[in-house]
Amino acid sequence: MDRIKLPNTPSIRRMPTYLHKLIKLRDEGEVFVSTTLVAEYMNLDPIIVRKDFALTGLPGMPGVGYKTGELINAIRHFLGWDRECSACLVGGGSLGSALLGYEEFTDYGMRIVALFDSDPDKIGRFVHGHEIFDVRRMKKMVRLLKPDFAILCVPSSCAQMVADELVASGVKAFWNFANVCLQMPDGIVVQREVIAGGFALLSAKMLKGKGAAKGALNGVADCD
Amino acid sequence: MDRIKLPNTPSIRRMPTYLHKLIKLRDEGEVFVSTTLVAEYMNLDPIIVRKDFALTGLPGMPGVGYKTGELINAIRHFLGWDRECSACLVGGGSLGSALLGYEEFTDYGMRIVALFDSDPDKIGRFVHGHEIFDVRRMKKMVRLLKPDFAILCVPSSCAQMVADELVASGVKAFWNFANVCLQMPDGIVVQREVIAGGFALLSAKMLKGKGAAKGALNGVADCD
DNA sequence: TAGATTGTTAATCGATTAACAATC
DNA sequence: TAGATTGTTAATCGATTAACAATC
Repeated sequence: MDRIKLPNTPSIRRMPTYLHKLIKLRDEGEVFVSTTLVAEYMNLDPIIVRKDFALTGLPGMPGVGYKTGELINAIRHFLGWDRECSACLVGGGSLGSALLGYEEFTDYGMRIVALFDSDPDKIGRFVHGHEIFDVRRMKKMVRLLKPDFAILCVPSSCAQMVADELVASGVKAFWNFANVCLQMPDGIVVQREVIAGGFALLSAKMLKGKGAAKGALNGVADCD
Repeated sequence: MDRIKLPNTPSIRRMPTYLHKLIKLRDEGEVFVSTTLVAEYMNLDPIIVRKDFALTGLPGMPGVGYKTGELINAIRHFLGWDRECSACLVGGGSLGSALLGYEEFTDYGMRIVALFDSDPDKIGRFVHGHEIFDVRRMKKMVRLLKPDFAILCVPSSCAQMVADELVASGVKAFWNFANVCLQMPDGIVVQREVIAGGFALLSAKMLKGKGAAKGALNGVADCD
């Protein structure tokens, strides 16, 4: 019931984008990188980037920037992505497949160690090199494999049930893509992805855009 | 280059979750709903929910709550989801399929009017009832269909190119799932989804969890 | 009336932004 | 030295939280 809150949430959300861009820059031979450059790419104020980089504890070089390679490592360490971490994925539908095909996760130290589904047509098939196991084998396999967390890509109607089963099997953290808020005991970590949340923001931006166009006639820059 | 910022971003992000839960409650016959109930479900402070509901302009009834149906409509209106809105989707891979299969979007007034891909194996096939068209027909079709926005589910390496083409065809807004920050002219709305951002938060929560466990021995509830 | 809930106003907290000295 | 950038400290802004009167 305790609502522990995580500090620097916006900064943490930005980290993977920094990381991805930095890796690309490093691969292109950039030994140094400045917050100016990164900020321009992400359309952020440079000081935001500087503060975010400061969170990793890595000092930069005034007048020059940061050593690209060191910064990459610092961000990885900050996120705990410098250690291997294992996950099991429940739900082999298109969203599950998309996540399995997302190659960046390997860079982030995440390894999917088991994939489950309840659909007899899917069981035994392979998705991106991962065999789909019968969800009825989940409890036993999870107890054995002890994944660090579980990814839920199941229909919302059975997400709670699946999560309960996984908790009973020792899973302590969830990345939940189902459209429900899981009711979990204390100490269980849940990160829920609300795909429609992004659409809501897009819609609000579009509404605001239309409003601004009207407002512009009156010289009003912002509306809301 | 103007960095217009959207107010109430966190509230807007929560709206679809409220909406989904409220629709469920209404379908179960709940005529009234209180912020207490919704807050408990989402593990939020009730006052957060109250403030969010207030944004829609709908008054509640002290001692009772809100009329479920009216609240649903108010949220829909607040987000602009009470009007039909059309989109084209580029990229018929597993992520694109997942989005096409996401039934809630229909409730939100969003209609996908065209689906494009460059893969000859995919062109002509159907995904969730939508035919995949050759991306080479995109420009002409988009000019004709005039979708309100485009959804990008293409590899990051070609996202910028596809977006540029769409802008040239009159598209004014993007929901970008590719792992790049699009460089767009002023007046173009972009909402980027960073799937790894959620994973970063999950990782940070797990790290904090471990830290707290250690800290707990010293009676320290929070760490960092 | 008692209990529950809304709505409003003020207080707190944390993230963003500004300013500027220090450094390469 | 001049230009660019970092790092730090303070100011601002906005979201969350607290307190409580008003209402059903």
